[in-house]
Amino acid sequence: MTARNAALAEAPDVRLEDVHPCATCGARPLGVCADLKGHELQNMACASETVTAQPGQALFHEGDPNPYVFNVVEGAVKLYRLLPDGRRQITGFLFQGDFLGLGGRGTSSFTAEALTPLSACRFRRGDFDRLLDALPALEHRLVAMAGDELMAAQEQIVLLGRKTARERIASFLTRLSARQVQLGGAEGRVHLPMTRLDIADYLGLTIETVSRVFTQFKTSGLIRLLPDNEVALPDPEALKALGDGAA
Amino acid sequence: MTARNAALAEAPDVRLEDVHPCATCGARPLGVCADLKGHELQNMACASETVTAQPGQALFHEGDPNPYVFNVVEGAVKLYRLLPDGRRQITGFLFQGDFLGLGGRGTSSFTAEALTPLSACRFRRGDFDRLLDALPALEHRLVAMAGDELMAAQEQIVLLGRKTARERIASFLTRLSARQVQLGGAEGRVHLPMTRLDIADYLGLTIETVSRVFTQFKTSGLIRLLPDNEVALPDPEALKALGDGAA
DNA sequence: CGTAGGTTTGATCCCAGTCAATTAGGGTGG
DNA sequence: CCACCCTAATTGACTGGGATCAAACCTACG
Repeated sequence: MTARNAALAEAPDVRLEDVHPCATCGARPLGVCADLKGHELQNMACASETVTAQPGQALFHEGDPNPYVFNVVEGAVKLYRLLPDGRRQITGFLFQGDFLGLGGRGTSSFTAEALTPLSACRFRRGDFDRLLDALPALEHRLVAMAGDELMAAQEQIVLLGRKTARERIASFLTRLSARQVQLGGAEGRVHLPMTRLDIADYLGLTIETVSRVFTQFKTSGLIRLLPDNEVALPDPEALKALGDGAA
Repeated sequence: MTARNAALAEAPDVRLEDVHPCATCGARPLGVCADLKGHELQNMACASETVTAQPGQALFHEGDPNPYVFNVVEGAVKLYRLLPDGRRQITGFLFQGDFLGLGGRGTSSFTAEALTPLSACRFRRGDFDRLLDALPALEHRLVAMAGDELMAAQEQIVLLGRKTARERIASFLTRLSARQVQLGGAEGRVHLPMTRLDIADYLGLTIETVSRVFTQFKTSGLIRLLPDNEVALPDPEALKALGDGAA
């Protein structure tokens, strides 16, 4: 805010994009909007609104009509599907910069629920489609992000189809750590914004198994459990090797 | 060739797209090129070449440099990753119209291997990127297809994370049947172009479990095994309900 | 404090995996 | 046409990793 006022005072010919919320958005270099020029960003911002949610609150539910797409600005989200008898599979965790809304144009096939206090950029699908038409750079970026998501989904399919409980948790910690490093976190340390149950439902395990493997890893010195849901990773290479199935 | 010559003879003002191989391509209404106009299709065809492969032959291997993207014209492909100790996970089966090459621009993260005699349309990545730039309809279609793939991947994640062996196989047969109906196959009947081992490695099971469940289903009248790897589905609704986890 | 989630630990069970043997199917050559 | 072979598929006996059931233990918050 101070910077904004200073800019206005010092430069009467200030461009609008300099004072737009996008200018200070921490998610911009990571989001769909990463490659947009100033005036393109403005087009896009006009079609967007900021939404927030508290932990446990859903952005939308499985089966709901699905008129929006989102880009996560701050916080974390879990996506999950339920089977009729209550079994739950978390299909992904989203963090700063992640896009939500590819596919499933009719009704939503999963629930999106905030893990932490959340802030996200929301667009009506129709508006977003018009943006894609008008801004080739946006669509290019979306294709690239879709490719990355597809790769991540394949990785998860391998994990769920063929890895042991220990390998799954090692992979999980390695990937989460890498993601947090990318977002500016410290190396050799991970924060877990989700519960053991969330981890279990993401990795196709039970909460008891997750807990037991954490204990094993702690005992063997692969991890240390710190307060505040922090985990220290004293030997990231060993953890990665284990997660990759290198016996 | 005969048709082509006839067309040339009868219509001196024939448009080039009428004689192009795309004109008779069975995969066109399903592929990335589905929404292209005649002259756009020509642009695209210029950058493409047709490749073929025999069953068991790989289009590329996991770890290889990955300079091409493909669109399946005819036949079936399996995609798989190997863990260091030989465990295999098939991450997908591709059929007529399916696109191959989103994501993984550097080295390929999986092997793509023909299940049947295969014909595919191949583009250099650089050429394809230029096409995406020049043909917005192509990129739109690619985004839509990427969304569909992502939904399918999520479905598979739920299957692998939370479904029983019986549910996995019921889902598999239901999905494969739906796909074959879409490609013009008969309802209530599925052709299995892959082996039991392929099915097992796709569903995160063993070959023995797959075989046992097939036997169970056969005994309970849910399926009938016919010659030539055909399976009759006398009660598709029951099979679908089982696959959806409706106990 | 007291209560309620969330987590850890223990005892036991079971679904699918492993190991092993048999059968069916598809192609080849005599 | 059939005997042979090789691979794929089936079936059986047994095992085991992770699930289930149950209880104790934190830890945050009123």
